[in-house]
Amino acid sequence: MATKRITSIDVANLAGVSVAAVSRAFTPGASIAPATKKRVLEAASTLGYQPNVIARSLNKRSSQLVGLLMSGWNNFGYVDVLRLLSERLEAHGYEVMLKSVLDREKIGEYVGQMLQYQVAALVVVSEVLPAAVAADCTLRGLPTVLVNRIGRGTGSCAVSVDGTNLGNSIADFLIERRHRRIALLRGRADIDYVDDVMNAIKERTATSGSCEVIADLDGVLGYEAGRRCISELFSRAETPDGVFCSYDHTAIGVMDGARIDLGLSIPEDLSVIGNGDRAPASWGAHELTTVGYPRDEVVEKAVHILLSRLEDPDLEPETALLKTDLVIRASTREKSV
Amino acid sequence: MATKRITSIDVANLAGVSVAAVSRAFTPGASIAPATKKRVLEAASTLGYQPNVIARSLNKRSSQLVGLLMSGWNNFGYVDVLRLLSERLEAHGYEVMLKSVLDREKIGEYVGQMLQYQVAALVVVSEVLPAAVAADCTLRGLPTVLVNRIGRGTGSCAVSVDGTNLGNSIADFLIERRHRRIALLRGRADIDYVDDVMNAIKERTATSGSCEVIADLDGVLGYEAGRRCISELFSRAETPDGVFCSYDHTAIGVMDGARIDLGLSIPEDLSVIGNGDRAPASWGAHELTTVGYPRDEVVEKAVHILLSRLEDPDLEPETALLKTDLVIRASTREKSV
DNA sequence: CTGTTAGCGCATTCAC
DNA sequence: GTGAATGCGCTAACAG
Repeated sequence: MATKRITSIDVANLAGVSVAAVSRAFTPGASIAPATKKRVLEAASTLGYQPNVIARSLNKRSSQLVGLLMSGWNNFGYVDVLRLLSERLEAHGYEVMLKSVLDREKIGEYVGQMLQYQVAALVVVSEVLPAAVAADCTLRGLPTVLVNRIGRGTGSCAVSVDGTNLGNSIADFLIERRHRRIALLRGRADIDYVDDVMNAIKERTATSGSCEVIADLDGVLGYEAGRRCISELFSRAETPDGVFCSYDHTAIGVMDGARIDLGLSIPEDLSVIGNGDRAPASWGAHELTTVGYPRDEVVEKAVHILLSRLEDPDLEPETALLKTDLVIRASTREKSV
Repeated sequence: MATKRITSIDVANLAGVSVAAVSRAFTPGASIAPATKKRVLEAASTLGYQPNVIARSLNKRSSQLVGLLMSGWNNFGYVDVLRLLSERLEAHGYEVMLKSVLDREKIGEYVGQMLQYQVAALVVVSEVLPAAVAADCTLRGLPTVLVNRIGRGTGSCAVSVDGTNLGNSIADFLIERRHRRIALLRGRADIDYVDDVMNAIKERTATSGSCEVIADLDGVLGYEAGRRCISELFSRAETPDGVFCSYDHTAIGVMDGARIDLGLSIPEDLSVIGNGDRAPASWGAHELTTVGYPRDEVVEKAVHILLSRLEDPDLEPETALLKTDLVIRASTREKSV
């Protein structure tokens, strides 16, 4: 037999007050005498009472739930983002409702389901909201923030990395170290900030006079793909002396392919740059030069954007592009000798 | 101005029926004429109506939320478990409410907060519920399943790996390949199934006559720790010829430490076995022999346990210990020559 | 500062 | 098979 659930009525009876008083005792900043508040709280704790958040949400027409739509689980260190996001949100008194994106076409449905739970806000990791869905969210006054995507033109708030700035840094780095033929390897072609990176590299090298991008391949994601790809690149007439990969694991595959399969020396014959600064990048076997991902700032910024819009729903959409730093290790040539 | 929210009343009016009919139209298996159901559904879709799950939860006194308490984010591939768990649960019509364990002492609080949301069930990843909390859950008839922990004596359901079986396999494998002095490296000392593994290795080697465990260290977790640790071990009088690490990254650190810092050959001088079969284990630079983690079966089993208890709350607690397989690569000696 | 009243949106009795 | 009434547990608006 399930123990009878205790409600505010029970607490009110025990404390000898009205249910409203109980409610007030649990509402921060409500006008209630310290004495009665104390009495209510004591009664509550002896009964083991906890307010029913569902009932509260019903008449407040809003919950303390934040919907978190997660994609790109395997890529990158986005799980860190997920963890940090959940931790920060909880610290601010919100709970997270997690949904995985299984089918990109169904993002509208996913959002709809979260809406049924009266979520107070929405975080979308590694995915862009379709324009119609984004518009619906703004209409409902639902604060929304994209993480790791920019979502240009959808009107969503976004937190991502400054791809153009990053691309310029990488290009300068490679040019300065006398590279001449660069290959660009990425997983998918349609990720906005990666586009920015790659375009910046292309433009900056093109104007250098000494260096150019000789290949820009997509569909290359992960160790195996990287390892296969570098062999393919070296079977062409024109071979690269520098490779930038959109993901560390790809870069490590490139390194192993170059060394093990092609017998090349890194960085003498080929410089390799990764992205993400995942754990293996720092390990002794590869010492990969890569791009750090500012997890903490990304999350901090995303949470900040959300909270400020929760307070003032009329704020304009905001896109924050964070700076990243190159972590220079041994997989790239020295500056000069 | 926020658009007026549409409720079952609006739909009822448009369809020319009562709110009860609307409710029935959205309740699977309710007694409603197909014709009226169709009319209601049409009205609902023209209005863009979706039932308010919060209101439903209130009078059903239960939501479709499953609380997911997550720990051990960084270790292992438990994020895969998280992803799969969320995907499977969603497939069965449940939503997941995610909470991170920041402070192990506060697990009771975390559970309490989830309870406020009337969660229908609880999943706890990489953590054990304190006995009092576990008892409270059974009292409330809240199905609970531990993942990656056994939680002996707490009465919770659990899905984990069969540590004793695994330990025996590892011991047999090492003995068969003529290892004599084994070192055991793990992160924390208090994880039940890792205890089982280590104990089994100790016992089995002890009775072999040819092989023994010469070190069992805890606090060794991750690449750096593993790399440091192997040097320390080789500064002792008695050095190991085989190492088992509770985590792949530790094992890779051991390999790099042995090769780079100590100039040893693997597997000639030292065999290394990891655990988890994380991506880097299969890469060319290490080719680590390791233990696969049956993510899919773990999740499948956990979800099954949950769903069956959601149907019949009176089922007895169940513990499922899954078998794991050794993935043999090049970091361990050949059988014989 | 406090109690009373009236819903939040829905699912469930019960009559019909 | 359907509609009218009732209440889930709580907060908000109102008097006092």
